[in-house]
Amino acid sequence: MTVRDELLSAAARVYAEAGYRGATTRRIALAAGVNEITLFRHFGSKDTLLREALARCQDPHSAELLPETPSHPMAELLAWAGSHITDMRARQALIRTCMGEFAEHPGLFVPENSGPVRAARALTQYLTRLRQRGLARAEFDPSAAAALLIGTLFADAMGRDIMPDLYANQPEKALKEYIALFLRGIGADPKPRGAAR
Amino acid sequence: MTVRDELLSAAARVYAEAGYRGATTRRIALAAGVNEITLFRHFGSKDTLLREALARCQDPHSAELLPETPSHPMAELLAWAGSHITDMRARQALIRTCMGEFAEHPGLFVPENSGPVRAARALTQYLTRLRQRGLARAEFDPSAAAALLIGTLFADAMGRDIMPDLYANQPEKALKEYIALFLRGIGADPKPRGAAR
DNA sequence: CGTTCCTGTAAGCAACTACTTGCGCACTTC
DNA sequence: GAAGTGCGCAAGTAGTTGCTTACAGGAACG
Repeated sequence: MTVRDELLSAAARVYAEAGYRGATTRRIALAAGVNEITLFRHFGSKDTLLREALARCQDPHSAELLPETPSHPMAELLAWAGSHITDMRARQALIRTCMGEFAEHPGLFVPENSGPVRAARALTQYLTRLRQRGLARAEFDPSAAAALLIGTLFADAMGRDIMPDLYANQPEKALKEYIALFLRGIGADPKPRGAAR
Repeated sequence: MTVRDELLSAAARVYAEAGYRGATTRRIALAAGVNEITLFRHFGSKDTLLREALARCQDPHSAELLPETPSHPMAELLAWAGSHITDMRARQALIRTCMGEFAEHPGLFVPENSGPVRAARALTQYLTRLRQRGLARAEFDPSAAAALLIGTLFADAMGRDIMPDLYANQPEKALKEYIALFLRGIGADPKPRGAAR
């Protein structure tokens, strides 16, 4: 790993746990194991470094994909939502900090490409197909339903450790409950009668 | 309003939009319209002031209450969730900042008394009664269902302005959709057949 | 009138911030 | 062997931070 990459990853790490003001150039340089002057030689300013570091954090998403054509909603949604919520939990600190500082530093975080927004797009599409294929009620609004499920997963991932009272169930059990309630809500019976084909 | 109250409210305001590090004593004093020295005379330190200011922000909750005995779930939940989400939107900046800085300053924010946790407790109770009275399916888990609905409302209140793509519907329409999906999910038919009594 | 309480003003403290300049050392490339 | 490149080290800039000390004015109350 080059010094440059070391600095970028350290910047993201320190920013996630200390915020913009707390991510001082000294602290970032220390975390990267390089001299503070080297930081300025590579990026010129703290702002440039953080901008680049956070931009790099947004792309990689090895999350599970929803199938083009739905067939077993329960299994498909469980796997997808599970990988999605796991991903969010891993980025929890960064996401929380970005949210908290969005009003003050809007440019650092690009909501359009964020995990939740992309997930919601994929889910809306999936739900629309589900409806088209008659696997769900016709009356519900896919985008509102997507917002409901994504919001539930997001809040769980962000709030479970802070508010244990609110999240009494184990993570996996909670996820199953969410999906079951959700599928019932959109009129896709969680218990398939006989194998579809 | 006494100088002391002026300082407390200014502290909460400045903290909400600038965070702990950004809420400098000079800035708070300026916002309160008093001298910076007066701040120290009253509270001794920045930390004491912020702690007191944020503690005061947590109590007041004039939110609508859920009825002791459920009778019209759709109407009752709509009114309750509406007032709850409105309240959260009003405190959006403060909540976001608290969340973002919770890891760094845990003492400033007491999750047990926070709006969402109290709301979840009330909702869990309401749902349990709903089930007991046979107004909903017997198989769902009230606490998981409460986490689902609260999470949905929380994410909507926090994310709607940041991620307009995710929240395509108007706030009120979205809320109706959420509640309808939710009631279907727990097996409480959103369309009551004939007036209950 | 005198005392006490609350507030403002002036000045300053040490510590930390982002960022700069200048020098030297080790390595690679020609 | 010369030239460049990438990095660390020492020192220092001006500005901001939380917080302090010393002094003065004005209002309330005895």
